[in-house]
Amino acid sequence: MKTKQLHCETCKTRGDSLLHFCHQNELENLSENKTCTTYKAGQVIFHEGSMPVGLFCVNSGKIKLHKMGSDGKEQIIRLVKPGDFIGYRALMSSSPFSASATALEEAAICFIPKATFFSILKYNSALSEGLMKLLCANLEESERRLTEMAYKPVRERLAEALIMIKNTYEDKEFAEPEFSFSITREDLAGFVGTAKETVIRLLSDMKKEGLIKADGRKITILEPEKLIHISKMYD
Amino acid sequence: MKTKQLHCETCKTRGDSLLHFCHQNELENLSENKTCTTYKAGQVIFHEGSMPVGLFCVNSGKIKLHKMGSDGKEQIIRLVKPGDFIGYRALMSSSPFSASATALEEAAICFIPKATFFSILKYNSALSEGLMKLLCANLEESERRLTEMAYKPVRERLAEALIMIKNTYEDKEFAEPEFSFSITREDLAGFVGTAKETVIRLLSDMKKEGLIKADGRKITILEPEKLIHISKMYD
DNA sequence: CGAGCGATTGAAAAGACTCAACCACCGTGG
DNA sequence: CCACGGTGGTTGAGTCTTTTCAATCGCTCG
Repeated sequence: MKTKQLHCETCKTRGDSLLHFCHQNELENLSENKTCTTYKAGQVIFHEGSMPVGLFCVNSGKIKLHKMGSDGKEQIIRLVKPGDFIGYRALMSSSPFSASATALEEAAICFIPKATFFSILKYNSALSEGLMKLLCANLEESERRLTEMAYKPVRERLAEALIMIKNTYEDKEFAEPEFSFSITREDLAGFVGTAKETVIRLLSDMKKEGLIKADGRKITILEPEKLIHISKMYD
Repeated sequence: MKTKQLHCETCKTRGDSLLHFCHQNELENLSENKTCTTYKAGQVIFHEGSMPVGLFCVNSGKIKLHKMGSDGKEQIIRLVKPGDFIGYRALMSSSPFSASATALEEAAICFIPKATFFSILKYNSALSEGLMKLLCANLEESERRLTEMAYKPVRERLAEALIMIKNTYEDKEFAEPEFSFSITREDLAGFVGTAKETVIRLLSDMKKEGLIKADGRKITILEPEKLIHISKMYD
């Protein structure tokens, strides 16, 4: 759904995003040419396999990037938060989206047409460098997860997933003593790369061990340090 | 071991590599500043965790990029062939190597110091764009493999690995009717993300089915189409 | 109220891993 | 020349993790 126009110049997520490499006039250019849309939970922003005609900047809401495995099971590639861009991989390589993007909750997202973005990128080498670094960071993380997927048991991957969710979505400025979030068991399984029943069983173990609280969809992380230890993240 | 200086201007792998974006004077600059080294099979080109001081261009030989899992098992991230660059991810993001590079057979590799490379990159936007696209392609592949690692059984992943090796190393100009290559069962297992015994058993199944020939280290692909079908690569 | 979705649990089965033993090959040094 | 050690390959047995299937439950929404 088309929504009221948001302004990059005053967007509070800009500090975290690629756009902090942009100058005032570039931001104005963006604001004039972009379109802002709100998506409801479950709505698809773009589909795996279709061609990009621009890229997206998330103003608010949580998004999942996910791929379909050949057996119909879904793998969540990355979780996305306000300030993040999505769709740049496909745009930069002029290839189809290799994953779909779906809103996990109501989200406001700005669409920047290809031409507008490239016209800025052409003269802004800091932005280009930032984009390159972003791709590098994505690649490093993806290769790390690839390795872990191969050798870590599900319990370790689940612990890591919980920590990754905390790192992604926790409010750094007003950090609560305990971090909570909502996610379906199915999505969590898709993120970890396992079956939803397995997630349920392992979560209930972790609950018994006092590592987390789980109340329906809402999961609270009680012992982040222990989860990090279980995940063997820094071995 | 330091070896005789190779010349980028006349390097036959250049057409396939990032360096086809470079002009004559840039190539001369590279040739003057790079150092060429030969590595024996098993020798390490760089180590996971150390800092890059430049990047590498493979002149000849096969290389593996591999990461250590937390339980000590090795995951092969990518197989590298002549003309390919390695080490650019770490260099571009000024972060430690996230994987090691090891020669699978005798290899000649040129080292380009950071300063030389960046001095060229700064004024060559085509090279910069090529590098960005390369990162995009790496990312897409890594995310695809991540998804497959999560859901595909080992037999499918093994079939896919064999096809990927063929696609990487087969000589396109003088393609033999049957493609053969040498790799240890251990490395193959590291590529697929499984135990070496499992690879052995599945290879011997595939041999019985007439999909491949296997004579010690040497594997010959007899039925690439059937392997592609087994791998469910294009589902 | 009934449909539907998500969560939960149990039981059975399958896939893959580990462990252990053994073999084959190769190069070395006595 | 041959015994030796090392590396890589092979095989079998047992085990364990994880998946799959099936049934049940609770909740929300039309």
